[in-house]
Amino acid sequence: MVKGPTVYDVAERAGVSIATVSFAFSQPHRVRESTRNSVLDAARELGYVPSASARGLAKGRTGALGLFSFDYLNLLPEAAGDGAKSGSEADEDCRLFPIWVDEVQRGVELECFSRGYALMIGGGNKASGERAVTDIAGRVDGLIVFARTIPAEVTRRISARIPVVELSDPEGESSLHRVTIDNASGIGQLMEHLIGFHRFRRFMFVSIPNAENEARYNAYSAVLAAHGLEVQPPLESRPGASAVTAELIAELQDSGSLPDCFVCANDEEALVVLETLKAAGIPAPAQVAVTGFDGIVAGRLVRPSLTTVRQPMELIGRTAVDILIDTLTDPPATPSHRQLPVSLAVRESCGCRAQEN
Amino acid sequence: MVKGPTVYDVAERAGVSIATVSFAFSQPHRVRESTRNSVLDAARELGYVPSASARGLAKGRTGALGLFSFDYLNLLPEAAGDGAKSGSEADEDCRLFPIWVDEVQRGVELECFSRGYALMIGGGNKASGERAVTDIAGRVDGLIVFARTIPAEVTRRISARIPVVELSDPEGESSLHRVTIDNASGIGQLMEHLIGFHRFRRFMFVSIPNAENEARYNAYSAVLAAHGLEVQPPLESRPGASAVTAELIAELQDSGSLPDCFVCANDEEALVVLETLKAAGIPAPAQVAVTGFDGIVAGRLVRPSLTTVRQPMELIGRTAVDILIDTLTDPPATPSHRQLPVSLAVRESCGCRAQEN
DNA sequence: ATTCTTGATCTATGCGCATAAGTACGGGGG
DNA sequence: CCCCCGTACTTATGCGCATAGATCAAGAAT
Repeated sequence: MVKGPTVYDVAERAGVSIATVSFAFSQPHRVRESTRNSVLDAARELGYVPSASARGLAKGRTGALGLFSFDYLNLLPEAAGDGAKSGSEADEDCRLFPIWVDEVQRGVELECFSRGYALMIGGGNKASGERAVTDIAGRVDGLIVFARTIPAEVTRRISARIPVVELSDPEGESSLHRVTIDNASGIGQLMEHLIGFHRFRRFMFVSIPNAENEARYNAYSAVLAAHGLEVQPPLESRPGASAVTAELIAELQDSGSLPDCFVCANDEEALVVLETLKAAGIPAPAQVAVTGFDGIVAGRLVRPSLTTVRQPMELIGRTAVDILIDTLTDPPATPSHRQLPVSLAVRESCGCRAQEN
Repeated sequence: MVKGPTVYDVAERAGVSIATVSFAFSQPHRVRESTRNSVLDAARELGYVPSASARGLAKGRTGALGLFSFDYLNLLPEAAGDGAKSGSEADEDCRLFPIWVDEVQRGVELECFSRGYALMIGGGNKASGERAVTDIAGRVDGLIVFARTIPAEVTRRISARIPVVELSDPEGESSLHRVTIDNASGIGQLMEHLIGFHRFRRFMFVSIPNAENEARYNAYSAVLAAHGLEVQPPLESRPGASAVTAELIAELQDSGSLPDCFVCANDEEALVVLETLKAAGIPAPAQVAVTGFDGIVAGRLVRPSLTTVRQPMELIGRTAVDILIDTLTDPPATPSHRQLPVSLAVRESCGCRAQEN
């Protein structure tokens, strides 16, 4: 706390110049072994800890990558979902299961560490505004952001300075690097199972509107059209407002127009639908099947377990880091876009017996 | 990527000096509004992103806190545990449930963000050595480390430069700030329940040896002694080697000396014991009860659900951050040590019916 | 009218490190 | 014996920002 020792102190103690101290650490081969040892000894004795700020300033690189997460506090209410909390222990406000963001973050962490980069994590919310983002951006050599969490104008500005990877937005800003998943293929596999194996004919898509979900809806529509099946507009649920979903489903039931299967744009919505159906006394999957998309952990623990399309979440994080490091090493002419494959996870909620888990 | 604009560029464009640019951002009141606006406009037009390295160097503070986690890769095999993976989906190597470290980290993240600090996360393993730690240490204003993950000599050195909080080591280096939990009270509550309510008499403590577990064992011994019950040396399980535990338990069974209850030093061990008992055909808790310590998520999802002592994990993380920020604001004369309370979570594995979950 | 005050801005400097360019030295080849 | 060259260091400089202290203008006070 009392102002740590610097290269100057170490140099003086070792009886060499600061350049030699610097070399001793960063380019050992340029210093005779005896000299290097005396420098390292001096450093140890003094408790020298190099300043990353100074190093970053001098080198123009920080050696750290950044991940900008939106403030959990704001996401919690919707993210935790009904199924993720257990009643009496809900007081400890931890997430029972990792959600999408957590698993991706984990991939980012693992890849950063194994590649020798530090990871700077920033959080923000609507209030903290873009300050929070640029703050992180100013600290790192490359930044990973989740789609739709910060204004395009801001990411564009940042990407003029450091490489930015946007995660999972099929229609993202084209100046950014992107990691996306193959929504079309995932929906294709899923629908193939539902139509081909289960012989479902009447479907209802459930989603809140955003680019990702829209891509899924479009793929869904295309498959239905190809099979000559009727395409209805999506049932628009609202995040955190399961009551709305409940009402919509009640209407469907009253009018006798329940589908064979609810195809939900993501697992969280699917869990809400399952919950709602249970509450309404509609047996799932016996009367109505339900599917999700993402592959969050909660989906495999709920009963009936959720048939879904699984994203390689950890890989998404790892890939983002890989793109950044590649870019830093050897800047590509054009932003990279890596689309990762997804896989169908057939579980119970489509009407199949549990095959796994 | 092409070398971002600096204060000099902004100053030139706005027709002011760099000092004014700096003031416009950091001390708005010192700059006339019209000037400030023209500076901010210029900054926006140029896509100016302040360099945290330069700022950190100039101010002597980085505005970031650090958390040093050991490389997950090395912890995974033991940490994930048998119960945390589901067979056929084990290929995706994510953690099904957050473990202790995750929940603490989450607390650290939340507190950092809400207090306006960025969080630098570092990872390392035995191989990367102390370089990884000092690397992080050089980047931040304060550091949080998990007990027993890095050599005391290193933390001591670092703590000469920035405040360091060590998490949960009852016998930690006294020059460091510490956040610990009340092991004695937790064990006390637990044993009170087991002895007073369940009337168990013959106990067996299960643990791998470390300071934390020893503190728990000591508390356990004290309670038994106070009740005039026999105290046996702990059953030493080995991390990751559930076969060893199985063997030890088999021996106990053969010799007819199974206890009324296995008191495990932590939840992970308790899960292994439960698993082992199940495999051996010994009904738990009917014949032998089992308890854990920590309160990890997996413990409440397993059947029988695990009776345990719950640590306030998120709070531990938050408290560590709080200590650091306090210390930075107003350095205390002596390292702070905050001991947090724990609470008994009575579930099924002690023989009680499910009261919750 | 002159001096003091206050606010707004600028000039100059240093933070701690990396590194280009320079210096000193010693040995081998001519 | 001199020159060249490689090795092992050192000197000098700049990275981008914050900030103390200087400057300057425009009232306010005398």
